[in-house]
Amino acid sequence: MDDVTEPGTHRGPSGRVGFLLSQVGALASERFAGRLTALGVQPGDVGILRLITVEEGLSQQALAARLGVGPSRVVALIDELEKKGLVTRERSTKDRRIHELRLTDAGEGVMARMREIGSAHEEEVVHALSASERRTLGTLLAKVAASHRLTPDVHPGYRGARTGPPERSAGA
Amino acid sequence: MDDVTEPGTHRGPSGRVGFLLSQVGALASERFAGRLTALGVQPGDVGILRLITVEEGLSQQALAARLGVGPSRVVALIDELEKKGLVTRERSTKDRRIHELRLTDAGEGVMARMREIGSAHEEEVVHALSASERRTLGTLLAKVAASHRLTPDVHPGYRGARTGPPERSAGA
DNA sequence: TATTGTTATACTCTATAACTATA
DNA sequence: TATAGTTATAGAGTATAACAATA
Repeated sequence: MDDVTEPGTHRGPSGRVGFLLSQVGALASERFAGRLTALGVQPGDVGILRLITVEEGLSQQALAARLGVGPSRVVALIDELEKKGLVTRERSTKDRRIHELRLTDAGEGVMARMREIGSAHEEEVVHALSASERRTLGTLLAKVAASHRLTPDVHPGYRGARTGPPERSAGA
Repeated sequence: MDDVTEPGTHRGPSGRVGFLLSQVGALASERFAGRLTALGVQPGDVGILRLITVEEGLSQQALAARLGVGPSRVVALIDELEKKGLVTRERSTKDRRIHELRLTDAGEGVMARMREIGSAHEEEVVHALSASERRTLGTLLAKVAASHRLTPDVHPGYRGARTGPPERSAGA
């Protein structure tokens, strides 16, 4: 989320749903990012690790295409994850230009712990809601997500809308 | 919100609410930012203009404190808004060190059009929901927001959690 | 000649620290 | 001397373009 500051006195629960979504969504993202630091990874790394999990042995070019970034960016990204011991680069025997990317055991471990973190995060964010309210919220959000063609796994991020800094709204 | 990539196959509407919130929240933010470009302002500018509206004549130092950024940052921010003709700097007659910030007529106009944009944005985001569903969603989100002490007007942004780039999840 | 990964370069955004003018 | 605003400097992050190895 490039997060966005939307003005809005939410005058009753009917209006201002857009602002609330943005506001609460930002909170959820922020808290999740906070939990990730315990694993030593950044939000964006999650997507990278997951892509490597799903498409084991993919090339850096392929990863760059999936991420929508340039190949040189992937070099730095993988450098970092490799230094942390989470992924490996391996020369392909079929095409020696290619580096095949794979998760190490440590990388798999991070992915596993990430799932646990997800559960704890879930509980933290919606702790104020009853089980039935959570179901309702999930259903409505899924409906909104589907209407905008958001796929279940992929986070939109800001691509395309990034013209300025993420956020500089009031802090008090 | 710096948006965050959370993994998650949402297996039924009960789990994955955290991810959905982050995902849909990011979408709402992104779309809102897109609409703002028509006004020639950036997401963060909204908070600045609103602060100047509420506290007319405030100093740049005061604004910096509210935004949680350094004074030098405010210089650049106001430079831009002044160049666009939305705000003015005026030497205080009481303390000539201070620049009092005020909105121009054009600035007021932008704020007004921002409210219209907010309505259109609202309609776009939740167009898939019925009026009653929108109310329910609003109620639940307000409950979650309140449980985390989110104030009705202020967008959290990422302050504090910003350790890395905003987002680099998969794009397909 | 085209493609993969890398390195080099430049540009943007931001924070910190000097500087000036007022107090 | 302390404070408001400004400017200067340096750092991080990212994108584009040049480069070496391989096809």
